Amino acid sequence: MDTLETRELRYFVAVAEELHFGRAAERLGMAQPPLSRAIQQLERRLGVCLLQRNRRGVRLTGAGEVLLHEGRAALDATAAAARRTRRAGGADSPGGPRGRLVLAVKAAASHELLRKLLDAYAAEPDSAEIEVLPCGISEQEELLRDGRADVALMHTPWNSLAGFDSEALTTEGQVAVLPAGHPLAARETLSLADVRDVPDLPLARWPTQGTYAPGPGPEIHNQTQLAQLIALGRTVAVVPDSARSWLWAEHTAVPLTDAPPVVTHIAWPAHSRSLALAGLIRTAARL
Amino acid sequence: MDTLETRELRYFVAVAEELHFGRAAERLGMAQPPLSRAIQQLERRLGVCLLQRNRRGVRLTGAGEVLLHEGRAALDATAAAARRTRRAGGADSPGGPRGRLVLAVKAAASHELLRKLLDAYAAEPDSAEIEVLPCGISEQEELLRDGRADVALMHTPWNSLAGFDSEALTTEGQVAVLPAGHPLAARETLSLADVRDVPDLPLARWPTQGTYAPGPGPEIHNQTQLAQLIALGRTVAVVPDSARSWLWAEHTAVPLTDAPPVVTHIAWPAHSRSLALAGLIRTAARL
DNA sequence: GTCCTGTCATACCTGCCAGGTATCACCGAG
DNA sequence: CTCGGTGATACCTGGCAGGTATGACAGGAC
Repeated sequence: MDTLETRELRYFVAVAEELHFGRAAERLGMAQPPLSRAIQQLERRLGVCLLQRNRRGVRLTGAGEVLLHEGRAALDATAAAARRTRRAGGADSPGGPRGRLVLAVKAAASHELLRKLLDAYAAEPDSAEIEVLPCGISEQEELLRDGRADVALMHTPWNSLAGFDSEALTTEGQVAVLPAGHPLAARETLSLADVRDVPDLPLARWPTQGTYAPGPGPEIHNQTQLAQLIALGRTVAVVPDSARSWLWAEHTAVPLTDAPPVVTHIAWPAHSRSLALAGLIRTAARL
Repeated sequence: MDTLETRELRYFVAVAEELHFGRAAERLGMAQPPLSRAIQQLERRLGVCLLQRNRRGVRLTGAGEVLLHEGRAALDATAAAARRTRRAGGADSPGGPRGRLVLAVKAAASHELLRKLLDAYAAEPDSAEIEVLPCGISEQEELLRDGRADVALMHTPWNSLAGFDSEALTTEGQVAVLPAGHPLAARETLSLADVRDVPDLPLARWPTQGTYAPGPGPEIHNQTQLAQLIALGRTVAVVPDSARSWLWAEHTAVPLTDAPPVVTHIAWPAHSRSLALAGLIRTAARL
């Protein structure tokens, strides 16, 4: 009947993630019995069975899956409220810091665009201070959701824009990056099929949502590593056009005819109302 | 440092909405002093001044505005978690009710489409039960956010799809609905300028977000009322093509050449993961 | 079968804090 | 000046969150 408390959600999410009361309690910094009791109370209040306590471990019920998902979203929203409020604090003092904005960008992506955006925005009449927060591409959405960032430069098709407002800024093609001496490097253009089926050059794999797709290619952790592996003739990678800026002399980029185009968007939490953010978006749209 | 509690958010939102501790306390069913103290604690914990207590009333600071906005979103997300979990409860019992879905539709909009959608979905192999929740167009987004609904049929440009996933279903033009005898009713087509400037027929006004735009036309509360006023020759309205289904004999619909097209979307909370919902969306996309 | 181990639930206690009542301090209107 | 209306303070109390100790129960090893 009454509303869920943040504490209850935190407890349930911990248990649902660990699937183990003892470990969850440890993670929460508390003893196991009160945690068990809190979850029981939660189930009673919701009138729903959340966990299947088998003799030997715990499993989520359907309702539990729902609460895990929705509860995470609610906790994110709550954390975002706290963080954004703190960040806005003190913005009243006349002459004080105008609300700072945190911009999440995938490290080293959209170099040029980012530089132009920051310069253009700084030149605006009353621009806020922008803090650039470099992060992995899969973190951006989380940062925006839980309030650690206010706005992000995202790249479809890798990022999902679901749940955010966004505006498309630029579109670019993709290129295959090959070792300079490789036979394919002499071609004018390539197709995805061409680079997927090179026996001596397995396609590099990078993590999506923290896990690597199966495949023969090496697992890539960062750009420098990728650059080196390509230069050594051990792999080939498909990257957006703008990545040419960080290529080495031993690399050759060949345009791909059938790779999906990469669109850079500026994205922000839906219904964000902030003058500073609106100004940044306006500036970006004019680039 | 630590996380905001739902209770604190509820208290703050009440005070921020009422701008009056006494009334807020009454609304919350509690006494005023503990409420004052709770807000003070909240400010201390966040390290931020949220309210400007003038002698004689209360005003929001910038940080307070942020917390009001973000706090409402967090409370909505929390309420949604509770509601959707309750709704999913019992879905485990084999043969029990497969997760019910609540579909929010503007009353009387998209008749035909809705009927086709419900029929087609019911014919699917393992379809869930769909509860149709008729509501005003401005309520739909709120219902989706706070979990009272799982999916909605929305109409741009009236609804905002920001924050939701969505898929476009149909596009239609708009028509002007005039009293049958009116001179303009004889025309083949009209432009928006034509209907806006008819001296004897001021354009009907309906509420957007609960308030009426200023203007000479009558304020409309429901469709029947609108139909009657048009039939009486007192007003003219611009409505989507599909609204022809509820017109009277005394009405004439004339296509508008320059009205923005109305797109019907099926929309749902971003990142919703539910088999029943996925099935409904798939069915809708095939129509 | 009999341990032992790992798990979650129960019983019971305690200290903190949310919330209540009574009252104060302050200011503007008359 | 007094009065009404506001939010803040002082102080008390009951409920509940959380801790400790222990139980119930199921597997696995043998």
